[in-house]
Amino acid sequence: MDEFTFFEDWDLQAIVRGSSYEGIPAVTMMEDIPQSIFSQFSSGTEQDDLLCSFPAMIEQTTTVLDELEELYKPFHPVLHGTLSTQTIVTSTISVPREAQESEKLLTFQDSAGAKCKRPSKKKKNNKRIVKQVTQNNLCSDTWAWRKYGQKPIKGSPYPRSYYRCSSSKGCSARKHVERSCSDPGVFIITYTSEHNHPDHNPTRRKNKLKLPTSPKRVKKAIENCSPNSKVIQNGGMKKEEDDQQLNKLLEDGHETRHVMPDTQMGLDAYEWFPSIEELDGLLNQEVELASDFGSVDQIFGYFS
DNA sequence: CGCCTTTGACCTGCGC
DNA sequence: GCGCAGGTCAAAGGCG
Repeated sequence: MDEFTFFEDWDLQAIVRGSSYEGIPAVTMMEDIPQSIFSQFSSGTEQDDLLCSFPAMIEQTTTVLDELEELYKPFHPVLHGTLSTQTIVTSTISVPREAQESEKLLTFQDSAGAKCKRPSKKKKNNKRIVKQVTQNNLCSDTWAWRKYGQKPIKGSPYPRSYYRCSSSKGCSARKHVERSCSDPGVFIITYTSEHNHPDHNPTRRKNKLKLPTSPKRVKKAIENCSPNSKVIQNGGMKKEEDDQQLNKLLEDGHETRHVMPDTQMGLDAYEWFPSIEELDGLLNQEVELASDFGSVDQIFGYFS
């Protein structure tokens, strides 16, 4: 099981306990992780080491799913009643603010495989949501983002790109995107701050329909996320692999322009996931859905 | 023309 | 206090 699948499974926790975050739903707090799950991986070391061992949990996700099943049960009626479908599907992990501000809790394995021992550059109101997506879903959120910076990250062959929300002036929402060091096909998106405006703003472009904006821009973006970029030159993916990924992204970009008629989405979304197995299955099928309709996020955009 | 990306410079917080 | 690294700014140029 790869890292992405692990996080997808981990998201079941987020789904079950998900809370709204102004368009970025399904927030999971680290302290919500049941001690019984931690205990499977902990050998009595400090919490630092425990969080660092997340990647090691990947191999044991099957047993974790049993735990998640238990967690899911009490919320089953909720899923059938009140939670939004977007909350159900969105792949999201968050790091609690308390954890960010506490050096002990923030230590975890970052995408570069390096230990991040120091707390983030915190500003107040510094919620962070970490989301791992494949290239298929790279453009799947519904906000318009404007790139304002790019930096090489120590220990990673890939640079990190910084975006701020351009859907509304004065919106403080930000995100940064970087390639996973272990799996270049996976992009790690970290959202910080919150949107101060509703999702739908007709005066601004929306990524869900407009991205990739053009093949040239997509090509540049891919190039800048590769070790071949001007920023980072040391090692990494071969050029032909970049080309393959570019071609794939271009295909996906074409797909995202497909419009799903409202009438086709008129089913009761709450009947989609009657059990944890189906929910898990659906998460694993997200890529397939994305190729058909653009992305799951995009699909649920039609509900809102 | 408006919005976007690029990119070097600058700012800020942390560890030593 | 200094150096490092992450994060942000802003000017310049490109794209649609």
